[in-house]
Order: sequence, then structure tokens, then C-alpha cells
Amino acid sequence: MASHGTRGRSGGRPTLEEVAARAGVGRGTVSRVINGSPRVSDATRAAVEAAVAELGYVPNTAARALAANRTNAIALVVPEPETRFFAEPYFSDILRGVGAELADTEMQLLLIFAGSDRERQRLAQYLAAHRVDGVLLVSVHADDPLPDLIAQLEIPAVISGPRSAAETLPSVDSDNYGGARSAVEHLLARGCRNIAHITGRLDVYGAQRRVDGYRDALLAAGHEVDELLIVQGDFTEEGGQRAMRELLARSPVPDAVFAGSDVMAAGARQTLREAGRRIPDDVALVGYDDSAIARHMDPPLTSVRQPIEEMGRRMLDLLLTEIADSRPAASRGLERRQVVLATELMTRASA
Amino acid sequence: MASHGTRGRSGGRPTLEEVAARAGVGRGTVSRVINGSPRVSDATRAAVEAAVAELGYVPNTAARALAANRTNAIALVVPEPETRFFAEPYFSDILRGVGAELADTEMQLLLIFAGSDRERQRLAQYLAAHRVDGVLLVSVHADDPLPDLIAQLEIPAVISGPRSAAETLPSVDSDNYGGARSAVEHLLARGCRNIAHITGRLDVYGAQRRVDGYRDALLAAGHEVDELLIVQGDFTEEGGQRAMRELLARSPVPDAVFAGSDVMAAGARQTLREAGRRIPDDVALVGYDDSAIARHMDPPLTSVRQPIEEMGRRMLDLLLTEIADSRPAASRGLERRQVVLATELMTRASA
DNA sequence: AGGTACCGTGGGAGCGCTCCCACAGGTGAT
DNA sequence: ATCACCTGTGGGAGCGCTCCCACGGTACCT
Repeated sequence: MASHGTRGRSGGRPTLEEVAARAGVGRGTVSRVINGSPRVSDATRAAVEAAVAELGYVPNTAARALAANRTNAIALVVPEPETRFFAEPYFSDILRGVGAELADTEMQLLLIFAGSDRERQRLAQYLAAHRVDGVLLVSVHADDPLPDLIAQLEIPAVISGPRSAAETLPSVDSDNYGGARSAVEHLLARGCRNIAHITGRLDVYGAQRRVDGYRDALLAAGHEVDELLIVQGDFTEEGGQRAMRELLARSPVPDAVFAGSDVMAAGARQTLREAGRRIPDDVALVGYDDSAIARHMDPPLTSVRQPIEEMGRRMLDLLLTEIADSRPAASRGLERRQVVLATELMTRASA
Repeated sequence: MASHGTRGRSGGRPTLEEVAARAGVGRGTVSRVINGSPRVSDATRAAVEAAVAELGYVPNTAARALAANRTNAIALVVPEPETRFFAEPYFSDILRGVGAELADTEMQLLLIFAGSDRERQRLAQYLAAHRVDGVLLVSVHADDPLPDLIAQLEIPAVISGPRSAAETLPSVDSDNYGGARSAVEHLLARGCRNIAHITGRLDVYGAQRRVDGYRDALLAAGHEVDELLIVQGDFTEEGGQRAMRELLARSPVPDAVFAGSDVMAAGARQTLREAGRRIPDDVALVGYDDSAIARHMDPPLTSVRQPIEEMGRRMLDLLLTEIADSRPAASRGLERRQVVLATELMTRASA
């Protein structure tokens, strides 16, 4: 008693036992009340709740985790090597969505960086130690071993964009295909006839889908797809510049460019300006993401908006049901575990 | 045994006891090795380390937290009501700095949102329950009760910008005063003679300091400070526009504007453009933050860069020492607990 | 030789909770 | 009346660790 009892004393955090004594009931009963078990009489419940309030009791997470063998925590894994990823609002918005949804739960959110090898090492340990009940994976690359590791460890997880059409992990994504189609259809409706596409990194599935959308929009309108008008970018501004320079070398020069991201669009704009081409008179420009860059570009950039915050919310939703399902030998159905959310074209001066 | 032993089984996570058995030592010894105690012979240490490696032992955080009465977790509290705050790179960069520094420790990072009242309620509970060893507070307002609550609970904390000159909490900040001075000095060196300042919200201490820097730069150069050239903004784009309109009504119209943030500078640019004023020929423009907006503005914006990532790193550093100090009845000296980092003026076409 | 000091070590107790078994008391069927 | 079966409850055991006391051993003093 002596040795331990005095250790962390200061405010004297009350324990379950103290609440039980105060309420004149047993420890088990208090636990049941705290955890919302129905097998408690109304009178007892009221007494316990009163005691909890009087004592200002707050359950000790560590003890709970230890005894129950669960953590009540989920991890958001950030594959940080990409500085760009962080700078874009994407991450913040996902986070905000997750945070909003999280407020309704008892879960806590752990942020884990998996940029360096050392950090990945640590992450693997984390996961091996089952220190979280579930994992949220944002912006994983096609060749990332992480998802497989997680699947193997049987840790519930949700991924922010499927890695391929055959993704097995639950995922939440926006409609990249539809978003791209709407962008191209807008350009067509505007009268553009020679529409180019600067793609993102094609090892990102979403970028592929945008190319698909671009193609199908043209085909559906009865146009041919000129493969020379599809130039590969890499989501960076420099990539956008390079791609645009390539496109300016084509003849005829395209009268519209659909860029796979706002940042690439910014690069393209740069190159267009240097070449003395006006936007949108000479070349109409559409981006993707509807980031701050789009709104502040000159001229303001028409861009495809993704409901990113909503994506964050849905990711957490999905993860929580995954976790719940995994508790008692779950049904493991292939239900609605792939969520796709609609995009919206934000029309501005550039197209 | 039966009832509990079978519970979470699946991979069979090894325990301290198992490692001890394997290494042929006692539980206490393994614990000492794990925790890097020096009071272990080399031979024993080696044996234990071998056993740990063979078994793939990973300590159970919950058990550790329970027994040791510490959590090995720190919280980053996000006062989320401000959407803007999230959208700016500020947050991401702080986070990256914290994350980088975190990789060297055993600490885990909890992200807590304190936007809504409900979330703040939850946060208070968290803190009351001492579920974290320390708290990182970013962008708190002068009137926020949170810092006081935290101080009262005697939870180690670091704040990202002092709330006033008399801040008692440890803090990390950039040199707002010096940054503002360098901006104004640059404009003076450029030949501008009529330099206006659009301030941030003056209940933010950093915004006040920028005003101070603006004033002193002028005075030091032997100029008078025209109070009419100091217009209050609120860190928003609209605020920047409003302020700029006010300034355009002055006579003479200033030949330079130092805006307290890039976003406000963007607003000012908008208004200047509408008024047909050229940047920098008619009016030179300098912003603050060196955000993505600055680089993408037309013309690119000269802006004061803060070493935000470094700030994140230093915040974590400070917090860890605070935590370490608080363990054994600490010295509580008033040492270097207020860190101020230098800024850098990024010169671009706008000034 | 005896004493004192320390080192490295083993293991008991205890952290605050959940889980589950046991049991009292009630209710309905037999 | 007996039995079966509920519901509500109390409390033991145990989760995996840290802390600390106790102990045998060695080294150095007197």
C-alpha cells in the first residue's frame, strides 16, 4: 500500500471501487453502468450515476485497455514522405471529417507518421503489438506493403482510395471517373474540340480512373481519343509545366487542358503564360481537387471538387463498423465496404 | 485461466514473463533491460535482448501505463472552430515538425479536436483523467480558458505562441517583431515612403508584435508613424479587401502595403487589381507566412517565412523536457522556456 | 576477521479495470 | 410444493507491467 499508494497522488483520481463504495454497490455493478449494460435496475443505475457525478469519476483508459484487451484507439497513418501531400488541404480535410465523426465516440485518434524507414519500423511494431483497434490509411501507393501487413495481422482498416479495381480492403473514395467526365464534358460544352489531359502518377489508381473518365467523356460525345493529347504528369507543379511544354509542341495546340490536379494545373498555367497563351481564350484550363490554389489562381481555376471532409467521416464510419464486426466472430460479408462519393465541378474563369 | 486465457488469442503476443523464462532470468531483470536501466550486467542484458528478439516481444503499452501511472502519450489539441487554421499549411507543418521529432521517442501522438463545446467537454475529461503526459497547444486565443485549465491540472504543456508578453506557459514562437521589421525595412530599402500595414486580429499576440515591428522599423529609419496607415484586418481575405479599400481612400495612397498574413495580402491584391493599381509598380505588397498562396499569387508575393516545421520540433522538445522535469519534484526554473525562432523574408516580384 | 557498502538480481504487490462465476430472490411452469 | 429459469448483483481472478524490497555475492574498509 505505502509504496504504491503515494505515487501519483495529487488530485486523487477516484477509482471504480470508490464509486462503488459511495453508491453502496459492488464494483461489477458500477462497471456495468459505466459501460451501459442493460442488466442493471433503474434505481441502482441512478445511484451509481450520482456517485460518478459527485466524485467526478473518469475511467482509467489504461486499466480498461489492459483488462479488456482492446485499446479504444485508432490510428491514422500518414505516409509522410510526400511533402506535397501534407501541404494540400486534402489531409487536413480528411482529418477534419474524421475528427468530427470521432466526437461521437469514445475512440481516440492516434497520428502515426510512416515516412522514414525508421518510422515504418516503429509502425510495424505498433501494429504487431495491436496497440490500436483499427487503422485509417490515407494515400497509399500501389506498391506499399503496409496494407498487406495490416490485412495479415487481421487489423481492421480502411483505405482512402482503392489501390486497384480489385481492392480487398474497405475503402472510401470520390468518384474520380465521374469527376473527370464532368470536367471534360464541361470543356466540350464550352466548345473546346482539342482537349488534352495531364495525368497524375499512374501508379495511383485514382489517377487512372481520371484518365478513364477523360476517355469515356470524349468517346461518349462521339470524339476520338488522341493518345498524343494524354501526357503523363506526376502531381507536381514541375510535372505540370513539363507536360504543358510537351503539349505546346503538338500541332494543333490543344484548346483545352484537363489537369489531374490543381498543382499540375498551376504548372501548366505557368508554362502557358510564358508562352503568351491566354486562359481561357487560347486554352481553357480545368484542375482537380478544388484546393486553395484553384481559388487564388489567376484566373481562378475551374476545378473538380471532392467531398474530402465527408470522405473522412465515412472512413471513420466504415472503420468503426469493421471493428465492431471483428469483435464476435464476424459475418465478414462483402457488403457495402467500398464507398464512392460524388464530385462536383466548381466552375470559375479558367474554363 | 480458462476464462481469460483464451480471450484475445490469435498471434500469441509474448509477455515479459515469457521473455524472462526464455532468457533464464527474472521478470524484473527483463523490465530493467527493456527500460534501459544501467544496473544490469552485460551478459544478462545480451541474453535478454536475444530472448526479446527471438520472441518478437513488444511491451504492452496499456499494462505499462497502468503500472507506471504515465501514458507515454501526448496530445496535440486543435482548436478547430477555425476552418481557416486548418486549411493553411501552418498546422500541417507544425505537425510535421512534431512528427519528425516524435520518431526519436516512445511517445505517441494523440490528436484532439476542441472545436465544439462537446469536444471541449471531452477534452476537459481527458485532461482530468490525465490520459496524456503532456499537451501541445496550437493557436490558442487570448481568451481561451484551456491554458489555465491545463496549468491548474499541472499538466505539462507548450503553447505555440505566447498569449501575451507575460505568458507563463512554455512557448515556441517565431520572431513576429523581427519578421515585420525585416518586411518594412525591405520596403524602405526599395524606396517606398508611404508604407501601410494591414494588421491581423489584435487579440492574437503575434499580430500585435507585427505591428510593433512595423512601427519600430519606420521609427528606426527616421520616419514618422502615420496611424491612419495602420488598418485592422482579421486574417481573412475579406478583411484584407476591406482594409485595402480603406487605404485606397487615403491620400496620398500608400506606395506599399505590409499585410499581416498572405491571405490578407491576397485580399488586398484583389482590391488593388479592381482599382487598376499595378503590383509592385503602383503599390508594393508584402505578406506574412510564405504560404502556398504567396508562391502562386500573381505576381508572386514577397512574404515573411516562419520556420514552422522547426517550431513543431522545438515545441515537442520543450514539452518532453517539461514532462521529464515534472517527474521528480522538479527544479521548475524559469530557464529557456520561451523559444523564439528567426524568420526570413522571401523576396519575390510583388515587392 | 568482522563490518559496511554496494551491485545485480528475483519476485511480491499492486495499478484499475473487465470478465465471469456464483448466488439471492423472484416468477412461472409442472 | 418442487423445479427450472430468469434478473440483478457482488466479488474473485487476472490482464502485463513497474516498483521496490529483500537477498546473495563481491569488494573494500577497519
